[in-house]
Amino acid sequence: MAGKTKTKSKDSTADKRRSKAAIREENEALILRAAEEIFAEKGFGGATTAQIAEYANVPKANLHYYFPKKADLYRRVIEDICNAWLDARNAFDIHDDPAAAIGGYIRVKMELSRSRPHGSKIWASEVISGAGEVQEYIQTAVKEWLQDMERQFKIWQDEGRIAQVTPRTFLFMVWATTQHYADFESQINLLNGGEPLDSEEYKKTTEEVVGLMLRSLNIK
Amino acid sequence: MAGKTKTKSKDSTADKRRSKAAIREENEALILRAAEEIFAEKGFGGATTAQIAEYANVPKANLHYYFPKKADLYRRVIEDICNAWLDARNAFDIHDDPAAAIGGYIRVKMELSRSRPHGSKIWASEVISGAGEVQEYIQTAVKEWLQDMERQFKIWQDEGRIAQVTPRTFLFMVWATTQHYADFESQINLLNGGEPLDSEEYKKTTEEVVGLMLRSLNIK
DNA sequence: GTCTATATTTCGATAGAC
DNA sequence: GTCTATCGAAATATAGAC
Repeated sequence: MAGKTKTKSKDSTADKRRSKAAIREENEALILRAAEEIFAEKGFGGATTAQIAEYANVPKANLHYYFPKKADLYRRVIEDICNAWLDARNAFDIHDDPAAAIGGYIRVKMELSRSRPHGSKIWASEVISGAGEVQEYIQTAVKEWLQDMERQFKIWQDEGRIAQVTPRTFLFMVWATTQHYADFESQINLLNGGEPLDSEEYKKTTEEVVGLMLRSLNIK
Repeated sequence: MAGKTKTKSKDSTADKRRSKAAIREENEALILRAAEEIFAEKGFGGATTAQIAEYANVPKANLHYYFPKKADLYRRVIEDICNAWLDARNAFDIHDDPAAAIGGYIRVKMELSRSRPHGSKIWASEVISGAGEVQEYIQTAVKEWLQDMERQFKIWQDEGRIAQVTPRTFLFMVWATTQHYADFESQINLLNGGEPLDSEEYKKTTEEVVGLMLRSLNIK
């Protein structure tokens, strides 16, 4: 817990005393994790630094010591999310077979919605609010990835392996559907009698989504 | 513009002087329209009454005269949105043919995303934030509609007219995809070179979405 | 680095003249 | 019903002792 360690500088036992850099890294991580959750739930405007500090078990003043401005903290959270998403991208390039490539990508996206729902929610909030902070990322990384995908789809279409649809329309459907399981979590739970899907149900749902998507492209 | 009309009570020309009730209705509508847009962009916490008042061309004090609490205003906006969504529901019950029924519903949802994107965005923000204000609506109206749909899907499935998939998984896909075109408008525009889809492109996209969805159920 | 106390700003809400 | 001026609460941010 940040602020509880009173390590005097005289205590020179090397492995007991953490360097300032290590302390900083540790506390920043603590705050970032809390911030991701609070920002996801309340949005940038709705979240307060006091809430985030409390959730992270850090005095409010310390939060401002590490992240002077609330907006700084928010940007760092966004940055981390973008980095996590860059990984999911790569789940595509491995296979030449459309069923394996597309199915694999959908499974990765579904897994990401399960493991990092907060990231997806913050992304959605950002885009709903006009995409101010993620604009550049969309115009570069996302756009390039989309164009790569469109080229690959064109090849598959020319080979007659998938249906003739605007790739973008299909990919938007994939994004929308997979992220729905993160962003609309609370709605899904309410419709499921208040209970979240257990991992068995989620796995089954994932395979159904894959099945629907592949069939929509006439694969198999 | 509210507040600019200085109609003296002496001016008794009946058709020139609007009744207080009419004035109220008019100004409430003005404020509600502005509120829907600002809340959609900023969320409840991020929006300020000052912004809404300015956007509605109404002094801030007047906004609080019509809607004493910010939360009152928000609830009224949510209420209006729910009412609009209740209409879309009914686009299903008309046809016995699954292609016509489902296709028609998707077209209505896509049209709603086009005509009332703010409503969809506010709904999404609410659900992302834990669905506090829409919880009851989800548990009653939405749930009942979903269950009706599941019964209808079961019939079609028993008749062998659509694929054997959990109807809920399919319907979530429909919601996610159609609402994506409202909620992720700014992302879609950025990926489209900064330009929104024109009505021709949107119409084409709608038909592609319908095609993908129906094919995913093995219809046609 | 930590943390109490406080400064500063912003925002929701109201008083009171017209 | 309208609107200027303002209050009071809440939130961001900092000062300064430890």
